[in-house]
Amino acid sequence: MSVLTAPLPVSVSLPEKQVNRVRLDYRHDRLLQLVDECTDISQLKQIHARALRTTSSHDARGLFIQSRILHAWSLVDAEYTHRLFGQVTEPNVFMWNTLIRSFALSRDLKEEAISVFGTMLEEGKVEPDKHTFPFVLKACAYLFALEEGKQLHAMTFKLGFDRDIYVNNSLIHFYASCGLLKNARDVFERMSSRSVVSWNAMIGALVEHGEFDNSLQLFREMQESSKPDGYTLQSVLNACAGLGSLSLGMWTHLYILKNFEADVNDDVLVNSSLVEMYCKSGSLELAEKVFRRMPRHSVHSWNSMILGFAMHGQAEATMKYFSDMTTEGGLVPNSVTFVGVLSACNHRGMVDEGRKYFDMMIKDYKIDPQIEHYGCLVDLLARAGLIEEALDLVSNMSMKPDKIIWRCLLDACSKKNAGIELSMDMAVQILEFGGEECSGVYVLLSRVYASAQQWNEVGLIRNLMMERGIAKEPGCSSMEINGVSHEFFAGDTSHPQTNSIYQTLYEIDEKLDAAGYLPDVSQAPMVEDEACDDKRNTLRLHSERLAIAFGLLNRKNGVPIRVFKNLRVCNDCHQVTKLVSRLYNMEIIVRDRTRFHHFKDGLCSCDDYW
DNA sequence: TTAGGGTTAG
Repeated sequence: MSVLTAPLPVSVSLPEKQVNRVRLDYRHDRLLQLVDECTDISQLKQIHARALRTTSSHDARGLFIQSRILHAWSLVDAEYTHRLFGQVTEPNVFMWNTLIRSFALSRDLKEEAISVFGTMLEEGKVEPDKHTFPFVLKACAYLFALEEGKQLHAMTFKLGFDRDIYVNNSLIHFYASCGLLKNARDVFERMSSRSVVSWNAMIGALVEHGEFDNSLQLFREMQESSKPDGYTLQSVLNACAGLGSLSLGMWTHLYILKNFEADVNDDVLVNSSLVEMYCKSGSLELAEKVFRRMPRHSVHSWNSMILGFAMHGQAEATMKYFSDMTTEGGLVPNSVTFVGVLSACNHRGMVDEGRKYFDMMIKDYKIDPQIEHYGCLVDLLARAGLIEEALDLVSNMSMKPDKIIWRCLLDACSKKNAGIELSMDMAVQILEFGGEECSGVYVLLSRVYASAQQWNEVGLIRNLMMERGIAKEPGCSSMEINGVSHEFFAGDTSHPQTNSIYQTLYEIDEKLDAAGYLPDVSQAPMVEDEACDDKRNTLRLHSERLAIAFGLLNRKNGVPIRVFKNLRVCNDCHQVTKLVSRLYNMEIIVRDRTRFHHFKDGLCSCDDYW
């Protein structure tokens, strides 16, 4: 039945005057009910038309109904909401808030949310209320509009909303999104009462900024006052994944199983986080177990498996999951799926497959490649020595290359001896971006010169770095033994077992020498003018090697050595780790920021990546 | 009388 033909019953027992009033009220209530129940735009249009005929914005009740209709439109179309708003002579605060929210939630009109708020203040007819702030702050968080957000914060004090829990939660999110973790924490600490969302916003912010230990500490504190929910668990699992700590991750899994009902235990996002945590902590078996036990799968959960296997260089399994997702799962892959598949190809140097999936994504699935997809393919081609083809691809991209892409190219140039001129071009492109990557660029450039035996230039770059105060990022590796994390920096002597570690390092070297190992001194170019043995010493003291020596000291039969390395794996370390896996008959698993490298019997699962 | 806060993976 059409909403316009719904019967309106009439009371016959009341006097004429009263009947009219009752009928009018009834129409209002009926309209409100219809707005609530409205499920599509054509219904909304009919209700709107009826409201225009039967209500007036000059009386409070009419304005109320129009507010609700404006609100209904605000969920559909921000620009149309703006037009409707323009026709209201005296919009109330609810209507202003509705318009601001509509812009804040829109795809690309978020700036309008802030500007409408400005107009609201300028006109001065209506004062913002406690609902206004979360909407504007959301837009500020998205746009990184730091100054505007800070002004809003000041205004909350002036208007007395500084104790409102919603406003404060929005402020935490806003500050964290702008990178001001300290301000976010200040807001959080000053809150007199907190909801589960407050805790989640703060824990999530810490995880987002890589402060995994602190986020877990806050999670512990949270349990004294609030019951965690699915959002909390996702953040906590992300923190475990970030730390790469399998024992902590397993503890969290057990905690979830023991403390939550099916609504959380069967939640597809919580389970996807579990899958990701297990993949990132090195246990693909447990990840698969969780995945198989999930009551239902989404594109997200399939992607977690695809990305997880890709991360481990298990390209065949990645592709099997890709194919099962479409057949068994009946789902359509999205752009993230293809990041997974392409990065598996990249990890294993599968050039033809990489090209095939890239084309499939565009032609069969009509997905426009994003910078990440180009990044995978460019890296794959460049590492395979197809630098011309990689450059062609870059020049045909619909967007400007980012510094990650230039960095991949420079990396490949430095390994494939692609020529000093070309490498310099790349370096200039990266340095134009500025930021933290600079030290890496200088190091790569010095490697280019080192492999060309141009030691003078290597020295010049080193001096340039010193003049410009650019410090080489220190390498750092960590390793977990019996649930305790041990951290090593390059040349570190602070570990309590340092003596034994160094003794083991020299034992390893003896074995390496006997096996004919030749150190790749171009990987230690910053000591180019010192004796060759010092270069070798620099290589020997790389954090990955310290961690592996420590792992060998504490090894257990049948248990692989697991190293978590923060920086890119150095090529010399890669060769050494391979040899150590053969000489000591040990399986070694090294995780860097984005990938796992499995070493066994002198081979690495992703040798083609190098 | 209306409504508001925290996430989507790479």
